This record gives sequence, C-alpha cells and structure tokens, in this order.
Amino acid sequence: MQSNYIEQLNPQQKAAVLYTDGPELVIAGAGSGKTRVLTYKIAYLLDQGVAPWQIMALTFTNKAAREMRERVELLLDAQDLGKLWMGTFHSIFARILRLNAEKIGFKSNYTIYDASDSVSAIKHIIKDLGYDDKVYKPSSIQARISNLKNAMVSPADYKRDKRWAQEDIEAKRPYLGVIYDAYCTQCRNSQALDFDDLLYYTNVLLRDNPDVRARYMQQFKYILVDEYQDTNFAQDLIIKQLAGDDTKICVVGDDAQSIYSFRGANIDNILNLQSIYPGLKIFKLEENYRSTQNILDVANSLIAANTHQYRKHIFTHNGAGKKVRVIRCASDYEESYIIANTIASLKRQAGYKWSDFAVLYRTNSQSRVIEKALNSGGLANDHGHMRSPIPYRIYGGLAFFQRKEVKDALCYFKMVINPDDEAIRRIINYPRRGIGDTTVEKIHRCAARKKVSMWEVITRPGFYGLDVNRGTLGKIASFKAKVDEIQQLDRAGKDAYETARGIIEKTGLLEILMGDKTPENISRQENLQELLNSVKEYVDNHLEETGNVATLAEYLTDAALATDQDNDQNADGDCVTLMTVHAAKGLEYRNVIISGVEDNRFPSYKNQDRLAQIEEERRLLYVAITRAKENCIMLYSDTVVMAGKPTPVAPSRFIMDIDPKLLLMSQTSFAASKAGSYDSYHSRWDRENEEGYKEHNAHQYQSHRASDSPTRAESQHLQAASPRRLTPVRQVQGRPTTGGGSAHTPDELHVGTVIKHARFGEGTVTNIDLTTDAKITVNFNALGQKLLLLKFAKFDIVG
DNA sequence: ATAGCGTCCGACCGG
DNA sequence: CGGACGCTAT
Ligand SMILES: Nc1ncnc2c1ncn2[C@@H]1O[C@H](COP(=O)(O)OP(=O)(O)OP(=O)(O)O)[C@@H](O)[C@H]1O
Repeated sequence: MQSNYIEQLNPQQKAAVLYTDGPELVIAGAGSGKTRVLTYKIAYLLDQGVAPWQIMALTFTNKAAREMRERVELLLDAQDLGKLWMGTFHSIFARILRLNAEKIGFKSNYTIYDASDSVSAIKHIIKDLGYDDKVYKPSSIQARISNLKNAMVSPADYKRDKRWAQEDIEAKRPYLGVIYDAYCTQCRNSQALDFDDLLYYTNVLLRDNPDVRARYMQQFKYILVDEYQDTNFAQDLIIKQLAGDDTKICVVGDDAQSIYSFRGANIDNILNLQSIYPGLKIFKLEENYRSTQNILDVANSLIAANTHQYRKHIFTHNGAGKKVRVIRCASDYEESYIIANTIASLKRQAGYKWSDFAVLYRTNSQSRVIEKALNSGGLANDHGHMRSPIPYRIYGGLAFFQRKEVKDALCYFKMVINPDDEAIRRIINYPRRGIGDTTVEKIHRCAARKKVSMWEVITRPGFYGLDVNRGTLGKIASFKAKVDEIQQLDRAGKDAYETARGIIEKTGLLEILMGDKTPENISRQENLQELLNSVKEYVDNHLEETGNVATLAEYLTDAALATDQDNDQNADGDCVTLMTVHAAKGLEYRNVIISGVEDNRFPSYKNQDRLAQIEEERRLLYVAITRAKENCIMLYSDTVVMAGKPTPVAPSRFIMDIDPKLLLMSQTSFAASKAGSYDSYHSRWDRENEEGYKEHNAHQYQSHRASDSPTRAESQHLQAASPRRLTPVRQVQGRPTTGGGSAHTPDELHVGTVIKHARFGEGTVTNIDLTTDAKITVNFNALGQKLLLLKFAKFDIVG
C-alpha cells in the first residue's frame, strides 16, 4: 500500500473519499477526478479493514472496467483483490445470476445470447409468425425489446399496460407484443439470457426473493458506481434494491456527459438520488486536472449552448497549451491521411508515444478509411518512399469472439454447457452433415409447438413427433451422438482448457480448415489456436487469483460479454487507439483527434428532430473534446463516401457553437481549391498556413481507390488475430503476458529471491507466509507489491 | 442440400 | 462499397 496516497487528493476529493457515514454523490465536470475518487476510495476502504468481497464497484464499458482495475492495482500493492466485485454491470450481475439462476427459473448453466444471437432469434420468430421483415426489421425490433427490458416491462406488463402497445401502434408495428412474447418464451426454453435479461432478471431475482436480496444487502457494505448519469431504469433499480440500511453507496457522474439515452439512460436517475436517499451527501469537484485551459475553454464554450444542464464551475491550473484546431478537408479519404500525418509529425516533433494518441469517431464504420491511412503510414515522402505503418488498435467493431470460426467454436462449447437454439442453428450443419434449412425449420417449429428447446426435440424426435424422413432422422441421430460425445469431455475436475481442447479435437474444427491452404484458412486456424490460448490463460489466471478451477461456463460468460476484444496482433505494444466517442467515455489521452465532425454525424442524421436529441449529440462532442490532455484536433470533410458514393456533407453545426476566438481553423489546399458551399464557415478560416496543410499536394488525395493498401478484411487474414486477455470478473488484471514459468515450493525461495513472473515481470520476494496456503509477497519492478498464492503462481527463479 | 453467383439495399452508439 | 439474401445449376 502506498502510504500517503490520500495526500494525492485535493481537499474536496479527500472529503469524498473519507466520507463513510452514508450515501454520497460526487457530481462534477469532466476531468475533475471523479473516477480518481472512486479508485482511491476503494483503496481507503480496504485499508480501513473492509473486506474486498464487501465492495461492489461498477462501470459501464469493458475498457473503463480494465482501466479502473489497473488504477486500483497501482495503489494497492500487496492486497488480495481477487474477491473484489469489480466490473461492468453486465459481468457482475451475470455472476450473481449464475449463482441464483434456479430462483428465476433458469439453470445455472444458462448461456448468454449476444446481440447477433438475439437479432437472429428475433428474425426467425418474425419469419415464423409470417410478418413482413421490412416492417418488422429484426434489428429495430431487437432494439425495441431491449428498451422494454431496460424499462422493466415484461411481455405480461406489455399486455396489461396499453401505453407500450400504443407506442408500437403509432410506430406501425402493432404485433410487437406477440414477437416479444415469443422471443422470451424461446429464450426461456433455450435457457438463454440476452444482455438485457442480465439486468432485467437481476431485478426480478432481488424483487421476488427477499432472502436473496437480504443476503446481498448484507454482503455489500459499499456500492460504488462510475458514470451514474448513464444508468437506465433497470440499472438504477438494481442499485436501489441492493442498497440496504447498512450499505453505503457512492456514485459519481456528470449530467453534461450523459450520452447513452439510446439504451434508456436517464439523467434523472442521478438528479433524483437525493429524494431516494434523504441523507445523501453531495460533493462537487471544481478543478480540472486533465486538460489545458484552451481545451477546457472550447469544451465549456460548446456545452454552454445546451439549455438543459446544471451549470458547473470548473477551472484548471494547467497552462493555456495549444489552441484547439479545426481542419477542413476535401474528402474523408484526404482527412484520413491528414490524421496519419498529424500523428506522425506530432510524435516526431514532441516526442510522443503512439499510445499518446486516440482517434475518435461517431460510428465504427468510420475506422476503415482511417485504418488504411495508418497502415500506409501517411503520405509518401518527397522521394516517393512510403512511410512505415503507424501501429494502431481498435476497440469495438467486430470483436475477436464474433469472428465466424471463433464463434463456431464457442457454439460447440455452448453445446456442452447448454445447447441453446442459436448455437444449434449455427453448428448443426457445420461441418456439413446434410441437415439443411428445411430440417432445421422443422425441428424449430416442432420445438416451438411443444414449448421445448430444439435440443429436446433432437434428443427425442419420436416423442415430440418430429416429421422428417428416415434418412434425415439418421443424420440428426449422428449429430446428437457427436454432441453427446463432446459433452462427456466436461467431466468434473476437468478445467475449461482441457474441455475446450477436447472439443476442438473431437469436432475436427481445425482439420476442416487444413483442407485448402488459402491465407484466410491459415488465419482461421491461427484464430482457433488463439482461442485455445485465451482459454488457457483464463484458467491460469483464475487459478492463481482465486484458487478455483475455471469452468467452461464461466469462460463462455466472459467471452460473450467481451464485446470489445479486438483482434490486432500488436495489441499489447505501443499503438494509437481508434474507437468511438461512446467507448472513450471516462478515458483520457494526451492527443485526441476527432474525425468526421460533420452535420450528419455530430449530430447523427438520426438525431436531428428534437432538442433533447441535439443536446445529447452536443454532449457527445463535449465528451470527445474533454478526453484530450494537451492537443485536440477536429476534422471534417466536404464529401464523405457513403454507400460507395461520394456525398457532400456540411460541417458540424456544433463548430458554430464554439467561440471562434478559441479555435484555429485551417483547410487543406485541396479543400480550399474547391470553392466552398459553406461560406459562413469558410469565412472563419485563419489565413495562416497552419503546419503546412496547404502545402500538401492535392493530387495525392484525388484518387480514392480501394486497392492502394489491403482492406481491413485482407489485412486481418494476413496476420494472426488474438484476443486481449480475458480475466475473470472478480479478479484484478495483470500486465500483458510474456513467457511462461512454472510452480514452485516454498523451500526454493527466500526473502530476496528474484523471480520473473509470466505476467508481472521481474520482482523480489519480500515476504513468505506459510500459515495457511503458502503465499509470497513479491515487490515487482513494474507493479509494486503483490501477493501470490504459491501453489498456483507461475514464475521462474532468476536469482 | 448446397455452392456460387448476381442483385439489392442501406449505413449509430455498448454490454 | 460490402454484407445479406435469393436464385440457379448441380
Ligand atoms: N488531485 C489530483 N491531483 C493530480 N491529478 C489529479 C487529481 N485528481 C485527478 N487527477 C487526474 O486528472 C485526470 C482526470 O481524472 P478522472 O479520470 O478521475 O476524472 P473524471 O472526473 O472521472 O473525468 P471524466 O468525467 O471525464 O471521466 C486523471 O489523469 C487523474 O489522475
């Protein structure tokens, strides 16, 4: 434990950390240290003797959860943090549901439908019911059902309270209730929960089981929640249900950063806290530690345009810094090269690392063109040589676990744990075994009629009266035999890795890909291998930190919720970060580049009708700007390629909200050469030639060809993908893995021994504790003190 | 039943 | 442009 960590807080932060007499709310602007208060508070509580398992700490995004773990880890050297309930809402409550599944009528081996499973299930239901899938667009229906669940409206509630049905009648989809009902029935028959169910059923569990609720209220003495302004009804309700008389809640948030209304987030949740917890103590933080004065001024100038906001006083002692720049480009193609060049030249001039840069955008699809530019390293230099590629890493988008070959393997894993309908549909005919759509539909219809899962029907086709011919029946029987065979692999005592490896072997998934040696197939093989490595690593971590063997079911839960695990090989190295603004919430970078600041993206073309929508979009840009510590650069283009066609777009109206004196406007010469159609904006440009943007040769950008560099899909298959480490929910994450190591006995070690741990690097043993389980305390060079359970820790003895 | 090909459509944000 | 879907020939 760092001894004087409390002194690293300002007086307001300190007061918020030390306050333990009752419920508290920290409401403050961006970069004022709200998350810092949360992390220090966790450290302080543990220091005061609160047990780790009595503390629940919740975040929204996976990335924020990882960052918080890292921050706490740095503060708390040798603490045993394995039992801290820290993670995203979904991961923490998935765990609680796993422990209490039977109370909500599910089995504890339930599986999780990810977003694509949900949409696919809904699509089939719409087809079954004979509705037009143009009117009932599966993805919109899924979004609507998600909203209903987030508002705690069950299919029965939907029938009871006509208000909801009225909305759908107005939206011209009167049969939504029927689809909703059928979908829930199918999920239940399949023993599957979707993402929203994790929150919905947690509420049901706590509501209908006073004993369970009492137990958790008793257990969790402290509940800490980051970004509370983005909680939806279901999340807010869970917190209210868990907060007993002895529970101290500590939530932090900023109404100016509420950007998740599309999934039901409601600012009122944070503003109404006071009426729910009469003793609520409110702390305000006013000093921004993150950004330069210039960046802060721009952000404040922008957000001042919002009418619905609670004005906060915020100041900084940081220097003025560089002005925020706005750059007009001719096309998104040119823009992406300007981004690559700007990053490369800033790095060169100011000695930044790649990881000091983040490129933020509104939608994931914008990453593609930027990736191309980064891969090419930006402009060709004067001698025509291409620069070396700029390493980058993408969060969000198509995650590792969503890739076809990986998902197929995961579905086989599911077959062992709980063969849900969506998993069956995916793999019943992969590898090909002659069971086509017709048969699958028959099985599905039969299952729906008898209100059982498809697997039930497959197990006893005669009993359920499945109407298929003899040959097909034989094929179904041999499919069942195959699944039975792999189910035998998941015997007690076997860890997830052994089971997973067995499944891949028995199903021959790797062999199928050996068939032809296309680069795609080689890459797919490597991905499967990488999946196994990920399971192995998960099992090792779990063992080391909790002393328990990880089950395949636990691994599957985490894999389903890891929607942002990317697939870049140099993921752990020094690289630029690419992500959406939503994903960047709560994070910070020395240099932030915001791409596509145009009027169809900021605000999104979908959110331009109502004032509330516009204001949320403005907050989104506010969040983006306030991620920056030192440099903030916004870019927009005159034309953007949409659906393959260059389309003219206007600059974001939000740029006009910002006091022009605060901005440095410039444009590329190519953009300038095309006399603009947006004169009100053009008149704001500085004459000065900011960093030579006019110098760039226009013709370099004129071609917009796909073949200049490999597409993302191409380059993905040229190199092996790999997921980031998956770590158990209740476990604090270590550093990137390098090397192996083996287990050791106490007599091989003494105080002063230098060891090299697989994940924590080199360190010196400072204490050996043989009382119960042999534990050693090691002072790691990079991470400080850590407590290791000797029987599980893997390391090499260096000296 | 399925591979392969042409056509059509449409494009948000996260767990 | 790229993914999803449907038609056709085997
Ligand atoms: N008292 C302090 N002294 C020094 N640095 C601080 C202090 N408080 C916060 N910081 C630093 O300021 C930065 C922003 O802090 P933090 O991320 O906790 O803010 P936040 O209020 O959660 O921001 P946001 O709302 O944008 O997520 C961090 O780099 C943090 O380390």
